[in-house]
Amino acid sequence: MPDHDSSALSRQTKRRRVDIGVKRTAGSVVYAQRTRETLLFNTMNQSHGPEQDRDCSLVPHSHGGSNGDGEKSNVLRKLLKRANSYEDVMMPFPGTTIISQLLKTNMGKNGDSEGGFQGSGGLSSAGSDFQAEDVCSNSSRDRDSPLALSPAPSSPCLPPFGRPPPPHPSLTPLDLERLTDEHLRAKRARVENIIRGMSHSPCVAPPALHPRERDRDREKGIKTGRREDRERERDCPPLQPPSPGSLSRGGEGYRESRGETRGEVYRENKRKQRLPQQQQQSFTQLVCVRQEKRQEERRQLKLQLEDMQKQLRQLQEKFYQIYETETEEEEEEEEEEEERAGGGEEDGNLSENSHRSDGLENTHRDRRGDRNHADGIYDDLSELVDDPGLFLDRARALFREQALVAGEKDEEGEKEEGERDEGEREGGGRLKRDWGRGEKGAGGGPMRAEGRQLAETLKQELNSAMSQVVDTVVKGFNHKPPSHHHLQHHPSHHGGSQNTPSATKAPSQASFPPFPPSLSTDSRFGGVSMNMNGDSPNFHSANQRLPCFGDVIIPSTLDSFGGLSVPTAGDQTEALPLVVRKTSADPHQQNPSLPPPPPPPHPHHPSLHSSPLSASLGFSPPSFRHPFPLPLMGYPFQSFSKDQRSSPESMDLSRETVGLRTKMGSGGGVHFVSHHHHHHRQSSPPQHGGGSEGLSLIKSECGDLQDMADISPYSGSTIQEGLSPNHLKKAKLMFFYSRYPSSNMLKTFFSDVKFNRCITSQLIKWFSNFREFYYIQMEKFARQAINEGVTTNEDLSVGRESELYRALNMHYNKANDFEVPERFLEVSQLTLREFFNAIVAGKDVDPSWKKAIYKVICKLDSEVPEVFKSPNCLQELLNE
DNA sequence: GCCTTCCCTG
DNA sequence: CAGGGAAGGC
Repeated sequence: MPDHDSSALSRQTKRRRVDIGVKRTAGSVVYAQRTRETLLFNTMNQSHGPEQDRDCSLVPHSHGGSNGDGEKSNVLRKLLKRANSYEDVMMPFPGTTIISQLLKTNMGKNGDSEGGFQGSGGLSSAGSDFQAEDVCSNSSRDRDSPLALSPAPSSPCLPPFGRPPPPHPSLTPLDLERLTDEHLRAKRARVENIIRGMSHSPCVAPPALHPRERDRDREKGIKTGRREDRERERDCPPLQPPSPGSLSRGGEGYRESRGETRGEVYRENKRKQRLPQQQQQSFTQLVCVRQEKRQEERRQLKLQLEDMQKQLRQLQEKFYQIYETETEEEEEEEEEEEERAGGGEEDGNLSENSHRSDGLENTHRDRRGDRNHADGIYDDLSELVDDPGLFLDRARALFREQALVAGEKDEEGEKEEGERDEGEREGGGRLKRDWGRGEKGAGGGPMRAEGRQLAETLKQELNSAMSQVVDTVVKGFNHKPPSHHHLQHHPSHHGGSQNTPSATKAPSQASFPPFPPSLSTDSRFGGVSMNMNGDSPNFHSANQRLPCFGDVIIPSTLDSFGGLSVPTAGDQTEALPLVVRKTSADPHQQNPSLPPPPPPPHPHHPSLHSSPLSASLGFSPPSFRHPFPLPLMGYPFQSFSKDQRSSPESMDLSRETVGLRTKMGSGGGVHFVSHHHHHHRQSSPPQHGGGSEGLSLIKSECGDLQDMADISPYSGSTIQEGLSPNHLKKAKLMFFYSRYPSSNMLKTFFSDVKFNRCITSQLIKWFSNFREFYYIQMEKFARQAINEGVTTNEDLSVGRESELYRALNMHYNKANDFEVPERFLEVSQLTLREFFNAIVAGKDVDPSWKKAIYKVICKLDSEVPEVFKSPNCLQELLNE
C-alpha cells in the first residue's frame, strides 16, 4: 500500500527534521559523555595524570635519556603534587592516611627548619623528595638518570622505597663531589626556599628543639648531605638503609651531574606555582583555603600537631637524657645522629601507622558513629589537647616496663637479645631499630635501643592518636548527610560559615559539610576546580568518601563557594522540583498517602531563609517565591501558600493532591498575575452546559482575574490549587464520555480546582494526550485490520473483548474499577472504522487526513454524568 | 493569540 | 506515560 508508505514517509520527513536534531543531540551527548570521561580521567589522574601514566607505562619501553615531554609532565605532576601537599601526596599511597601525610609533611618541615636543608647524598639518584612526590615518577626519574637503562620493566610504578637505590653514575667525576661549602649552602638555601614555598602551613613554627643541629650542619659538609637524604626520606622512607659511603659520595656526584636539571625543575616548580596566581591558589593552597574557617581549622590542627610533635620530641629528649646518664660512653653527636636516624625511621613508622591507623580510625569512627559530629570533633580536639599528658603517662609506664624487662635480661647477661625480644614484642619499631643497628652497628647501647623503642612506641601512639583525631576532624568536614545532595544547601551553609570564621566554631560547623555538586563546581571553576579536585570523580560519585580524599575536596569546593557564594539560577542545571511538597506546617498536607515532608536540612540555620535563593531552592517556606521566571505552561505544583486553603472542604480535596500545583499559584501570584490578562476563559463557547455553576462559574466569569483570586483570601475557600492524580484519573474516566471537553466543561467538572490558565491548559493537555493515545490506537488497529485483510469496516467491531478496547481500557481505566460506558465502545468502533475507511481510501496521504476523523469523533461526545461533577466523584464512581 | 496535534524526551 | 516544544490552524 503506497499510501501507508507515503504516510509513513511524510511522518518520517517530519521526523527526519527532528531526527537530525536527535542525532545532533546524541552526538552532543556522546561528546558530553566523552568530555565528562575526559574530565573524569583527567581529574582522576590529576596527580598521576595521563602524562604520568604514560610515564609509568612507557618508561620501560622508551629509552630516551631525558625525555623532554616526560620530564615536563613529570615536573607538572610534581608541581601538582607538591602544590597539593598534604592531600595529593596521599594519592600514590592509597593506604596512607591523612595523618601520616600530615605528619610527614610537618615533620619534613620541622626537620627542615630543624636541621636546615641538608646537603645531598641521595639515597636514590634523584633524591627522596622526588620519591615522596610520586611513585610512578620515580621510573621516569630513573629514565632521566644516566643509568636509567635498567628500568624495572615489570613494575614501572614500583614504589621507590621498595626498590634498591639506583647505582650512581660512574661517569660522574669525583671532583664534583667536593663541593665548596658555599655552593652547598647556596643549593641548600635554594631548595629550602622552594620547599618553604611549597609548604602551605604558615603556622608550622620551626621547632626550637635541637638548635645545635643547625650549627652542626654547617660544620659537617657531608653529613648534611646525609641529613638531607634523611629529610627526604621522611617523606618517603626507604626500607633499606642507604650505605653511608655511597650516599655521600656518589649521591653528591650524581646530584652535581644533574644538579642543573634539578635546579631547573625546582625553578620551574616555583615558576609554575606562581604564574597563574588565581588558579595557583586553588592549585597550591588546597590546604590553606580561602575560607577562614577552614584555615582556622587547619591551623589549629597543625598547631596541635606541632604541639604533639614538640611533646614527642621533648619526650624523646627526656628519654635520651635518661639514657645518656646511664650510657655515658655515647657521644653527643652520635646520639644526635641516632636520634635523627630515629626521626628518619619515624617516617617508616608513620607509613606503617598510617596503614594501621585505618583500622584505628574505623574503630574510632564506629565508636563515635552515633555521636553528633560537632561533639565528636570537639571531644577529639579536647582529646588531642589532652593527648600529650596521656602520652607522657603511657611513656612512663612503658619505660618502667621496659626497664624492668631490661633489668631482668640484664641479670641474665643477655641484654641485647632481651632488647630484641622486647622489640619484637613491641612489634612496631623492629625495622627501625634494625636499621638503627645496621647504621650504627652494634655500637648502640641496649638502653639506647630501648629508648628508641620507647620513643618509637610513643611515636606510634602519637601517630595513631593524631591520625584518629585528624581523620575524624576531616571526616567531620567531609561528612555529607546522604539526603543533602543539592547545591542549595551549601550556599546557606557557606553564608553561615562565612560569618563564623572562628576556629572555635569549627566543630559545630563540621556537621554541615559543604559539598557542592561537582557540576556546579566544575562548571563554575572549570579547570581550576578540576585540577583542584584531583579525585573529584571519586568524590562526587560517592558521597561518602575516604576522609583523606575528602580533605582534598572540601577546600576546593569551598573555595568555589567562597568565590561565588550564591550560585545563579543558571547553575541549577536540573529543573527545580515542580512538585514541591508542602511543609509540615501545612495542615492540609497531612496526607497519609504521602511521605512526610522532609525536614529542612538546616533547620537552625538562620541564614537559610534569609537568602532568597535558599528559600527558592529549598523547602517551600511559606513565602515561597520563584526568583527566576518559570514557564507559564508548566504543570502545576503545590507549593502555594497554605493560608489560602482553610476550609474543611478544601482540606478534603487537598488530600488528593499529591504534587500538582500551578506554578502561577506558587509563583506567588503577587508579582505574577497582573501580566496575564489577555486570556479570557469565557471565549470558549460552552459545549456542554454544566449543571453546577457555583464557584467555578464565578471563577470562569472572573476569567483572568482568577489569578488575582488566587491570592485573594476569599477565593481559596473551597478550591484546590492543583491538579491531583485523582483529577487525572477522573479526567481519564471522563474521556470515556467526552473526548473533546471544552474548557468550560472542564471547569464545571473540576469545580474543586481553582482554575487558572495553567490548570486549564493542563487539563486540556491531558485530554489532548488522551486523544492522542486514543487515535494512535485507532490508527494502529485500523492498519492492523487492513494488513490482516479486512476489507469492509463492517468486520470491524469493538467489543469488550477486543484488543482495542483492552488497550484503551488499560490506558484510561487501568485499575478497571470503572465500568466503561457502552457509548464509548460505539464511539471507538466508529473511530476505528473511520480510520479504516480513511486509510483504505488512501486519505492518509494527506498530512491532515485525521482531522476529518476528528471532526466526526468530536461530535460523538456524550454527556458526562453528573456524578463527575462531584469532587468525590471518584469515590462514588468506584464504589459503584 | 489560543488551541490542537505531532513529535520527542525522560 | 506525562509533559514540553514546535508548528499549524482558526
